[in-house]
Amino acid sequence: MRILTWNINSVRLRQGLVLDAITTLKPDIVALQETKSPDELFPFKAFAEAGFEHAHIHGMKGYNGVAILAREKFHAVDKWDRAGKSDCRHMGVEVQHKKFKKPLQIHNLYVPAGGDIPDVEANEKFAHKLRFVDEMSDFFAGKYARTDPMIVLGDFNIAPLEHDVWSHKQLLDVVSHTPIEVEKLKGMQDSLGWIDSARHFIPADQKSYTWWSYRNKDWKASNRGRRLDHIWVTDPLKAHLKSYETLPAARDWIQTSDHVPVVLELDL
DNA sequence: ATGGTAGGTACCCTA
Repeated sequence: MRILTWNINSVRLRQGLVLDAITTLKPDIVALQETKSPDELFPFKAFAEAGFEHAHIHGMKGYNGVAILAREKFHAVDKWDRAGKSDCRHMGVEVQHKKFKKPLQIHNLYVPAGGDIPDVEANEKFAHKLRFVDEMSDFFAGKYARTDPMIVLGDFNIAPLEHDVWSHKQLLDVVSHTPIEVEKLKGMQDSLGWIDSARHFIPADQKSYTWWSYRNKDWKASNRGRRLDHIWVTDPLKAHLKSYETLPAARDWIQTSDHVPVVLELDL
């Protein structure tokens, strides 16, 4: 089973690039963030024609939005409001698999970016981001057990480890890598003992990124990346982890996203 | 220290 996550920053503008990523990476399940499309305008027909006939979509006009597409039928569990807003940032589905008694839970998250100022007093968007992550910790701990087969993935907008950013020292005060965010994300990780699949395969002392800003003249030359996108799994899936890959080549595609596709393969 | 780019929408917001 191959599962892809990609913040595509407008699904209507970049539906062709999503199809290209599908062709290259051959996923069975696709999770998208920042679709920026109301549900009635979501281009699900294009995906159905590419073999992704099953969809759970949760979008709004202009901002945010998440979606899960799959080749096989699944059960759409829910879409949740988070941190006091109805802004389309969290959905869950479940997939039946013969290896597990309980269905495999897949949660797709688009954590708020949090604005520019890393101060909860001065910046309500930063406070909202921290509340959102805290709420996710409570949600997972309250609703599920560590023995449940689960995946949580998406754009978490936090790069937790030193080598998840191009310069740990220079980014300590930059929203996405501040100690308070890293601590909150650690809390979410502890909620169910989530395993960070990227770091299962890539040693912690090795740089690994999923995002490069649009504001760099030459993203590849400067290589000021951050690892903002994640795929975490619970313990029952640990023995089934097969490979992890990103597609940095997609960062050079014409009119592309500032995030790149991330794929986890499970031996399922 | 600053400003750089992108998308959606409606003349500004968010990232």
